[in-house]
Amino acid sequence: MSKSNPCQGNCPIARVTALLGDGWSLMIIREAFLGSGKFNEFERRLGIARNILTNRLRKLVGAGLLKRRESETDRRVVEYRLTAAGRALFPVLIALSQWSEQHLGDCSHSVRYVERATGEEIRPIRVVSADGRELDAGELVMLPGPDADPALRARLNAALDQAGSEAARAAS
Amino acid sequence: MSKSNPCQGNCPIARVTALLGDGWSLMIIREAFLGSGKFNEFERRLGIARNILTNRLRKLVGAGLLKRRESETDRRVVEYRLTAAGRALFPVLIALSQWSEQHLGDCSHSVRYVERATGEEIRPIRVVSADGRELDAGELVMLPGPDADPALRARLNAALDQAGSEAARAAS
DNA sequence: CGGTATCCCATTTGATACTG
DNA sequence: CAGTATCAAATGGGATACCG
Repeated sequence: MSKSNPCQGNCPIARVTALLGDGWSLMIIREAFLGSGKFNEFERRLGIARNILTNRLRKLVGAGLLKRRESETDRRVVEYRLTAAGRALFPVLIALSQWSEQHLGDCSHSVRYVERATGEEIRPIRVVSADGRELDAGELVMLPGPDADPALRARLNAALDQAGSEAARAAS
Repeated sequence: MSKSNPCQGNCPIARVTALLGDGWSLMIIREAFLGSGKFNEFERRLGIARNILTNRLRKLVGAGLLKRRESETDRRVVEYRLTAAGRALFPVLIALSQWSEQHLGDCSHSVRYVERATGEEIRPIRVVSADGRELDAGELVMLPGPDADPALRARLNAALDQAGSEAARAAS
């Protein structure tokens, strides 16, 4: 990745990309959700090289997404378990998964997402407005926040204008 | 990334990771949401090398997330715009962004996500059960689908048992 | 079992110069 | 402006051997 990325520091997408955007980290998180916990489980099921796995597990533990725990009885037995922060990635995984299934074509994933207590299937992830109404991605927009710097503010406004004129063109 | 990944083929997370998990693609999508459209805009604002940018733009256009359009008047002017599939990544970006802000620490992002029509701030992204109730990640679980292969089924059941016994331990 | 160390090759990346 | 071409450097990845 880039070193001198001007937006790297303060953009949350950039941050999470730096942490999880390496092609393996997200897969490891997903594996943890699917029940893996041991080094060899991750290795076998992902087909990842051992040195890379070591590296990624360390990174994820360091970032607080996994916790490493060795058994007291047998110190050779180690388990990597999702922390609360790691489990909080569930909506991200669902959003990615649903987008993937809709736009990357059918795939026989065979995993259902259900509520533990009731066993009911969960609905597609939603982005809701303040009044709870479901929103389409097309209705959503990024706006400059109160402390946005002028340059970002100008860009967002320009993007908004452009989208607006496009919508007008489409309507006419 | 790995070549012989056993779950690579049919896991939606693996697919989307293969497409967007390279550290730049998601940043480019985000830039497009922020209003960038020209090659040089992406280059300057992301600080990405030109050849890498060329490569990624091609990949994203090929995957149908961006569309490339050259102006009729001046063929040197090219614009990359999000397609419907690209815009459909908005929930993913929001989920990532919200997770990042909550778990990767404070950052002065200064971008608000609002509903275009009303200007209202959108609420945190939600995963809802069939009856519309909001769910916490801890309540969610992956279960084998009807066509899951036996191995995956066994893993998911094991993960479920383990989570169950953990919950019981935590409750006692 | 859960790593670490090492070697080696393939791919990716970044920088820069060049082109239509 | 929007790329291509080229090259050096870094990183990633596979295989294997070794260790507590």
